[in-house]
Amino acid sequence: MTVGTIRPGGRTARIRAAVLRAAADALVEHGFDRLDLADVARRAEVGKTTVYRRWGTAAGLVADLLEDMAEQSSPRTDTGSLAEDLRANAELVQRTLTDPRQGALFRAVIVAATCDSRAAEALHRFYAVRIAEWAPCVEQAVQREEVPPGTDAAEVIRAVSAPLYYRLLISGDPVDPATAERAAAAAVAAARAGVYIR
Amino acid sequence: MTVGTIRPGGRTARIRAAVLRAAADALVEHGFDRLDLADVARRAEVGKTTVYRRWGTAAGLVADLLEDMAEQSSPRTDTGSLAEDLRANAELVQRTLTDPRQGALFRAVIVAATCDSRAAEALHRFYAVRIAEWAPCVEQAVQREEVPPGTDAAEVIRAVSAPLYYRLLISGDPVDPATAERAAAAAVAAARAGVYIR
DNA sequence: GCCTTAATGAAACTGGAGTTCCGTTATGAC
DNA sequence: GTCATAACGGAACTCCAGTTTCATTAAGGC
Repeated sequence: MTVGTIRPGGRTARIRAAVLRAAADALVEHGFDRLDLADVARRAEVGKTTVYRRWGTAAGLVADLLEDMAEQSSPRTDTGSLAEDLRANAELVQRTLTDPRQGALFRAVIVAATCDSRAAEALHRFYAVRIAEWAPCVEQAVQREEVPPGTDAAEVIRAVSAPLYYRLLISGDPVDPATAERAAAAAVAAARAGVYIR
Repeated sequence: MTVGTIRPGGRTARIRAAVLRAAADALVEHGFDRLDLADVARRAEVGKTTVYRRWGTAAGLVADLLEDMAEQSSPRTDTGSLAEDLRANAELVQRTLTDPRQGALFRAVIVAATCDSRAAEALHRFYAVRIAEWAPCVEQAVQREEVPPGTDAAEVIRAVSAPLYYRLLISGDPVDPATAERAAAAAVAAARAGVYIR
């Protein structure tokens, strides 16, 4: 139990990095439902016993991958205009979701999160970090009086992403740049109207 | 191949109904990733060979279940006010997603859709039907000049649901009535601002 | 009501995901 | 450098989801 915590040095860390990279590759190629831990072990050039012992299940492996992903932060923009900032955010999300590798990876981890509570918690932490990273855009817009005081910054950021994920996972409509632009514009319009006041 | 098309009468239809009901029950209890076709067969009091022969895989079974679900339509409201209609729609979706049975079922079929292309097509058809069912609310609002001419009705309906599904699947935040109300209000504000003009 | 055969179902079979066992490697405290 | 043991890895094993086989049931055309 809790393998890799007493001697986390050299080999253990190297194996974790190799396995997480291999897991991401496998998720991109086959998706979460066809994730084979023996295949991941082969790709990482590691014994499959090691993968089963340290991560237990496919969902456990994805949960760890998500914690690793949460640590790599991507910086937000700061254009001085809420509409421009949210548009940049929407375009970033749009490009991520339509990128062959990133898009497939995100779909896979979202599936994992709906199947396993630890993966779900890791996914929620991941998005909490991303949302918190972009929230200052809205807070600054409040101070510039672009949107009403008391506007829930996190809720505005969520509102930008929501239509893109809805198309990706639910309706199957294309996640194109026009959709991103509309999502950002809608969030700005609603925020200005005071919809997101706490 | 294509079993049940030459003699679709009595027994074949009865078995389909029993298996789909059993599949829904199993999906609610265990989720898509732990859906066992032998278990479904047992619940439906049907041979597991039959389930494997007619539906092949768990995803194929879900695809058929979704086609069955798409046929059962739920009527929209018509209050004479876009804000009220969209609010009713948001509350309907909110109640559906938080209902123990319906919520679990929807999560399961969404997962299935991200794992299998036939299930994905069935899910997209299902939502296309639901969205088309509610689009007249927006079209009538256009005629009442509540929102600008050329407003994309389907896109407004999608905008209402998107934040609810985003919370359910991505951020993990609660899908509560307040969120539903905000989602409807945001869609109205954005539509009035002309964001959804084609 | 009769007959052809579509469709079902019980039982035996198979393959591979996940586990167990135990010898080997290399971490990190001294 | 030395040593105790944390962590790894190959091989054999287990178990069950999914397949195959073939006898039984009943749909639907006449």
